[in-house]
Amino acid sequence: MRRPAKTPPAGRRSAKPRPAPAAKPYHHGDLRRVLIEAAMQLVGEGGPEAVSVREAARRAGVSPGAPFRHFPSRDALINAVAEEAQRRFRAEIQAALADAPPGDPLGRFRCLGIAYLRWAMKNPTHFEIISSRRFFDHDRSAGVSSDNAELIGLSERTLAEALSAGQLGTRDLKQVQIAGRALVYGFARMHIDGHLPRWGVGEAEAERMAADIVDLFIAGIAKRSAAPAAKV
Amino acid sequence: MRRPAKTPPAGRRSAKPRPAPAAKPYHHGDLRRVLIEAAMQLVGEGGPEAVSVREAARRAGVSPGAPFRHFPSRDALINAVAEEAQRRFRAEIQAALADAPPGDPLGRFRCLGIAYLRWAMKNPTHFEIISSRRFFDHDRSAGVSSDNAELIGLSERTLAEALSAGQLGTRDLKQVQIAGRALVYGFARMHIDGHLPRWGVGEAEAERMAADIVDLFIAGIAKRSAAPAAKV
DNA sequence: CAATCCGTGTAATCGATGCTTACATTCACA
DNA sequence: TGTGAATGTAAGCATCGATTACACGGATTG
Repeated sequence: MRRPAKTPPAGRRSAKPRPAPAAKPYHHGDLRRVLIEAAMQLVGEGGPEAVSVREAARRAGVSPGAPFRHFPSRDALINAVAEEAQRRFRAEIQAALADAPPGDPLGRFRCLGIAYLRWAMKNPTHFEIISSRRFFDHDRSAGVSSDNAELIGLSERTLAEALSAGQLGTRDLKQVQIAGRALVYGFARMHIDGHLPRWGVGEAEAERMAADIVDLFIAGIAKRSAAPAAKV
Repeated sequence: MRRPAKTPPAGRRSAKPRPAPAAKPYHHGDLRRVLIEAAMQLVGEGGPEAVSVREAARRAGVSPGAPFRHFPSRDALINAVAEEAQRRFRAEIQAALADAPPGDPLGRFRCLGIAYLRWAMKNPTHFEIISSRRFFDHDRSAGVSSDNAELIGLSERTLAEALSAGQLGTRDLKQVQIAGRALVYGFARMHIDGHLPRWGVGEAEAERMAADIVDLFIAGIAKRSAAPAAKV
């Protein structure tokens, strides 16, 4: 395990120490932050399991043992990466929903799905790290857990509004909720796991297909007689 | 990485050598088979990344280098496990479809989804190994690839029959195809990745919920006026 | 029947990793 | 100004995957 890395003694000194930009100071300055960034970069390059404490230390220009002053274990480092990723994910979803039209709850629910898929497909490795519990335990991280709960709540509220507005053709919100989540999570993972080409969906069409299946789902749960959710 | 294992010199000799059941023979007899079985067991215990060549060798009662006579790399061993898992998966899906009523293609499509989820939830770690391409490359394994293609074809044909029979409310089979796959794949992964509790679905209700969301999806794509797919 | 060949297993070794411990350095506060 | 806590270094342990040289022995031949 753990790839060789190919970047042993390259670019260190990336402007962190406040005092003098001269010879390498004994103390790094903001090692924790830099380690997280290096680890996020590693995740982006080779997925969660490509994260190695030594490599992160190497990229930070620091000895192999140094990271353990900031993270008790490799898992803790990965956890920090996950928290950062989850924070960005939640921020983007919420921003997208803020842009959605206030009326038409079902249309907002749709926007939620689209925004979810857009971020997941644009940040596949980071999406994976916050999804697959193999790399860290959601419930052990207050940050990730609460961010996630917030997104779940957002989805639940939006769907409840759609029901109140008479836009749904079913009353079992929990089923719709889970099915919707399974749909977007499944498509995101199909993209990440490289299944889409096997289903005849090329990289170029992926985003379009993502929107299409969300629309298909929305149409499936919408009240038949009601006006269809606006396609934004 | 790689867990300690805790089973160093325990039960070796598990009845493989043909000649004499006496003292351990120099040659194992059927090491390749036993290694795959040990690796499958490891996958079942701790997921794909819990597979270690040394541990498999240990369980087979053989030296750490021996497995490399049969598998050029750890990945090749995992690949063999994946092929075996995919074979079983395909067999079970096909068996389930064979039991489904011949008429009512949409009902058969539903059975496909149910059988898919049943196997995935019963064999989470093996499902993961054949799904997530992080552990091996589908397209590099003829066995896995062809088994998978067969399942995709099965799904496509069934859905096309449903369209011919006038059971569908849409004509874009590809969208329905992908959405259906995303739905079941997503739910299976939610189960594997431990998301369901966060969505208020306990272990006991998981199988029921799986069936419910498949039904919800089927209802969503079915022709409105048509008779609903039989709930088997 | 005997000699040899080659598939298969062993032993030793390499470099990578996560993690720990003992020591060194420097920052910040009294 | 001094001193303690924070933070980095050096060295070392265990595990792992993978390679290499060697040992065994069943099967094929002459």
